[in-house]
Amino acid sequence: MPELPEVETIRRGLSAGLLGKKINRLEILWPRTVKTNLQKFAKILTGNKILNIERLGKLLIFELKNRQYVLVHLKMTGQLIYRAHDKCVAGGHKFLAQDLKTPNRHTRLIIYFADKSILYFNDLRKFGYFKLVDELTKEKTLKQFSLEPIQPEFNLNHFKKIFSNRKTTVKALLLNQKLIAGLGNIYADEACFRAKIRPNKKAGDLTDRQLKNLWLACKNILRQALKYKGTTFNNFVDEKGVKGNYSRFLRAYGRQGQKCQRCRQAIIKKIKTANRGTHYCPVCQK
DNA sequence: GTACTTGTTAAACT
DNA sequence: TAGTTTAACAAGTA
Repeated sequence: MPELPEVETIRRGLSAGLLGKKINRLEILWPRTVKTNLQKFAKILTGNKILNIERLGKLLIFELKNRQYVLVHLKMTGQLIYRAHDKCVAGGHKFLAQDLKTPNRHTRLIIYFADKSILYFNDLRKFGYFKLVDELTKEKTLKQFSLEPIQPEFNLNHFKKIFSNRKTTVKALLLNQKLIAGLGNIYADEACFRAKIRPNKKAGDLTDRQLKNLWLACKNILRQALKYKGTTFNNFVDEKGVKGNYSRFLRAYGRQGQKCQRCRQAIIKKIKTANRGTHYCPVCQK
């Protein structure tokens, strides 16, 4: 489940490898991955160059020549794996990190570059997508997102405004990309745990102190997770197929039934909030 | 066979 | 109208 730190880890990794690379050929194994007319998609991409890779929230933006952009969303299980040509042997070459075979049965799209390097898009659940858009559409799409907690403009005042008078739960609000960009189910639970706030509490009911704690928690969690190249819970891997290291810092997510590591008394509970599995400590979090 | 997992969005609801 | 909630999407695991 790639959230902001995971997607940014991938963006950095891919930038190092494929900026300026020319696309020679595409192989589309699962057509519904591409949300643009397939012929148009292939025509524009073939022979084109990757000029830049940006990110907003969990969305990746590949900039091509002539103000064309490819939006890539990994959703829950998308993986972007980049192989230099000497490591591109299919069938589990010994150089392949984590024994991640490419291509595999979940490979949906392959991009072959002129220098023989290859980008694989794997996606078990087929929710991820590639979409070719012009500059106007790209700008319009990006406008739907709000600030990310790691941006300097994401100050306490901005955060308070988002929460004031909201009737929905804290959890639902943290997951709403139009209000806060980049948090997903894992980091939303972790942020609530750090701030000692129950995820199913009404957002508008938080005190000033709680708001400040939650604001700090959001920023710190994402920064720390980024430092450790993300969390691998199910199948997140970076552009080389390497897993993230943040899992060992998780205090709430996936720890239901285990003792809370902060109060050392209560057992972490799992409930459903905003239609999502939600983990919290019934003693620490008020 | 059933329940459960998640990011986003369209549709339904208040 | 706007804010909020729910179901749907898909395929694998327990």
